[in-house]
Amino acid sequence: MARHKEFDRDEALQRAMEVFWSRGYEAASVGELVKHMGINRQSLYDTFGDKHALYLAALDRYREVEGRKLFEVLERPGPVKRALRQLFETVVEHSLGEGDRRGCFMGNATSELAGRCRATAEKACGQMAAAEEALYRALLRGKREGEIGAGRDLRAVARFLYSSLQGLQLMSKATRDRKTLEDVVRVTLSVLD
Amino acid sequence: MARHKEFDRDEALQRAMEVFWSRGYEAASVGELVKHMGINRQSLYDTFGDKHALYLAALDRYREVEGRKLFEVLERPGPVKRALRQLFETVVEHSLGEGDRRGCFMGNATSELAGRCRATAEKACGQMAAAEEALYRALLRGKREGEIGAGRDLRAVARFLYSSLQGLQLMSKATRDRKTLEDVVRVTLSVLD
DNA sequence: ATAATTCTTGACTAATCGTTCCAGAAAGGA
DNA sequence: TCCTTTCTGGAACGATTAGTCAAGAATTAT
Repeated sequence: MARHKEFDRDEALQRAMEVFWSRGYEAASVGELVKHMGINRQSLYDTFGDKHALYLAALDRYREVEGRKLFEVLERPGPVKRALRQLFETVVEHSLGEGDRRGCFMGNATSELAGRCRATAEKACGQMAAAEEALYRALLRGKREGEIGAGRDLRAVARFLYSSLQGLQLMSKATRDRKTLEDVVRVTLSVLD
Repeated sequence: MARHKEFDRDEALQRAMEVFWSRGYEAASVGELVKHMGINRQSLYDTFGDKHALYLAALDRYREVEGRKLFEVLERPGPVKRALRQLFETVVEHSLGEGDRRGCFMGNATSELAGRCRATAEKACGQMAAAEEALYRALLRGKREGEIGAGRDLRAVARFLYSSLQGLQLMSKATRDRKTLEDVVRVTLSVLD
């Protein structure tokens, strides 16, 4: 009956995510998106609706792909404190790398749009809850294995860690001073002792 | 010889700051700025140059006025820990207020522009250094007065506190759940014990 | 082959963007 | 009063924006 799609939807979405990630919502033009996605302008509108819907889809993809990638270190066996240190150091190393400092896409979206776009705020809340949960599970395991003291409010600590991760990524957009970022990480992780 | 300016430059700049603060750089149009500033379009260009220069001037004003306002609690006599708690709780209360959640203007600027605008990154660095210094002075006083243990790297703690403040303000853009924000504050301040 | 469907292409809206220009009103000093 | 300067308002600039339309090429199933 009909012709098939000639491009891979997920791949195009991934490319769109990269544009939104490094440019933000407002500054990313549809022309730019079309170019980087490697698809036709019309295909973009046919497949994703409009710019805003594409942005929300990109946020979903970020959470599913990049979020999972970042937090999976917490699922691996071994000391939880070490895993958390690795998580934070991954962020630092990535920030100090040669690429452009685009921070956390979800954090950027929160900063730019969450205050005036309900859908974005909900995505940000969802990501926050998922990350909090991943951190909480890791902390629970640490408690169970005697690595973390029993008297702690682990829910609060998980929320704190997510907030710190966001603060760190924001700071890494302003400075490339390794010492500064490592100071932040060191003190942050000291709450686990 | 000539006519006087009929508007107050600082007042107009304050208004411009408010627009940029709640809308961001890209989403704030010159028309919107003109309207809220209460001055003529031409006067805006005559007085501030262009939109980007106005934005940078607004960042300067934010640091001088709002930054000073927020951190002055640290200069007041009394226990340093209590002052720090007040600082963080001010942020939480402000976030939970009825107004729109615009977060920290400097944080927003960092997130939106620091990655691709050198001038913005420098302003963000400057603000960061100033805040770090204010926090560091407070911590030093706490140490001198025996409130804070002697073995701590206070420079690192000051950096950590600024990062946490930014993380907190970002989270407050996504959620209005008081418990979540207070969890973050409580754990953050626990590093001082 | 034929018909149905989709992809591709580029031109095309209508609106908005930041910015500039211009003419007239207002206000100060001489 | 007269000259100079600035403020004001609106019109206009060219560029860019998000989004649409239409026509032809390509690919499928019948």
